[in-house]
Amino acid sequence: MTIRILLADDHQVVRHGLRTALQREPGIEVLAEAENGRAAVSMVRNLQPDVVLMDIHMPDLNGTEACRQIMTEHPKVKVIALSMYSQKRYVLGMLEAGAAGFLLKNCSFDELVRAVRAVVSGKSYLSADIAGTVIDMAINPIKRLEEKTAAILTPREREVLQLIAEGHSGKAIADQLALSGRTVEHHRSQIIKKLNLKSIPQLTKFAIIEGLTGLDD
Amino acid sequence: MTIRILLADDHQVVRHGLRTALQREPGIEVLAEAENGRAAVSMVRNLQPDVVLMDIHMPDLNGTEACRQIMTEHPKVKVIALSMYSQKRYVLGMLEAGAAGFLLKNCSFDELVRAVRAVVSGKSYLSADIAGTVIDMAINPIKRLEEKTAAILTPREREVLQLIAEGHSGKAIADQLALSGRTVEHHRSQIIKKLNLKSIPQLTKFAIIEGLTGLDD
DNA sequence: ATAGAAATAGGGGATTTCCCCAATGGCATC
DNA sequence: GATGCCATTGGGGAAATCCCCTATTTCTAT
Repeated sequence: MTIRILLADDHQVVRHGLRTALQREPGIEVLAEAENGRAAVSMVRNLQPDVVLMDIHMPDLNGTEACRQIMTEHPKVKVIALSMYSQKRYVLGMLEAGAAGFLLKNCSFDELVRAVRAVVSGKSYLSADIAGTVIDMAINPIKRLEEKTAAILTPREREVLQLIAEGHSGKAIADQLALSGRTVEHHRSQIIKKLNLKSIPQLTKFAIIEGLTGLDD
Repeated sequence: MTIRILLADDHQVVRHGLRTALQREPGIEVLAEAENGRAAVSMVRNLQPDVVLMDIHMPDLNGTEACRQIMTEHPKVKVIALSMYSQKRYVLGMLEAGAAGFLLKNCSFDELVRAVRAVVSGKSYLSADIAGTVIDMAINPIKRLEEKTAAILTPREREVLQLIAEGHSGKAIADQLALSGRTVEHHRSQIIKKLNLKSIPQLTKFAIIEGLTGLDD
């Protein structure tokens, strides 16, 4: 039975390379590629892959939020996070969002394949470097709580927060999410109220700290 | 005559993917992979590749420095920068270091191959997105120098920029600097125009990169 | 079953920001 | 010393955002 994979990464050459390499593996098929989280969510709906290889840093809708949405709609789909960083908040966010695996991008290709086969057979898979972080968090649940203090926002709010911090206007966000401008405004003010912020620059910094957006345009 | 390539990128899966994909191209051979700039420099010495595909962000010795050293020792080797970011300072740094090409990681694989063949035949190759930046710098050689230190802004503008990025409203800035609100607004729009930004979040990120403000409030 | 939270959307009015244009004063080059 | 560049200071009007409300639906938890 072939394992059907969806690739989600914002870098075309990375996707192409992964696809080429994965397709040489027996029993693995790459169904499609998504260049952001939103595309990934809708592709999962249409294609019903077995596994999603999900980069965390993506424009529009990041990997964590995308994972959360996918797991809500399709609990059987296995998401493997593929990140450059092993920071606690990324790992924690992804695992809470329901990811079955977490790999660093500097893992070997063999390890990636192992991870894919592991999650398909119902197991979880963590990069060795990640395992330590996870154990650490399991041992110190106090830190875990603190980590979450920053996560009082609802999924929708975080989604809007990311778009704001990426520089999109209220109108553009409304169009993209198919909402009325009013709703977007409401989310914006909720975010600012909840986080006790006073300006868009502060909101932007928060989003950067939370890894919802980067310093690059 | 086969084109002999060295891959330099700190992410193993990315290297593996690129290698697999490139090796399917006729006339292209991947000699080796380097996981940081220092390894790349020594591998160039030993293997004498025709082309180095060089990521900019690498531990130990970054792509720009590695490129500089390679060009000093082996002027005939062609280096193609492969970066996630199109920020002016990266582009400028790489081109000054002697890179023959600059690609963004979200370029297509076809474009990557085109770039490889172009530099081998003595031409330069720039991603479309990069070309604009380079032309811009070529046209304004005055700005070019200042761009490196990011000092195209007047002192007053930098002052205002910092205050904006710290989250102060136009009115608050006007009060603090004893100006009319209009003047502050004008400075803001000048800043945004000069830096070719499109939003306050982007302006905030620029200020952070420039060290004008921190991520902590 | 009911209470609460999340997501959706709107009204109205104050405030802020955006974009084109104008006046002053300094400082250099010619 | 005239010319011109440009930093700094402003204005007016259009657009967007912010802030005070209310309201419906859905989902979850008690």
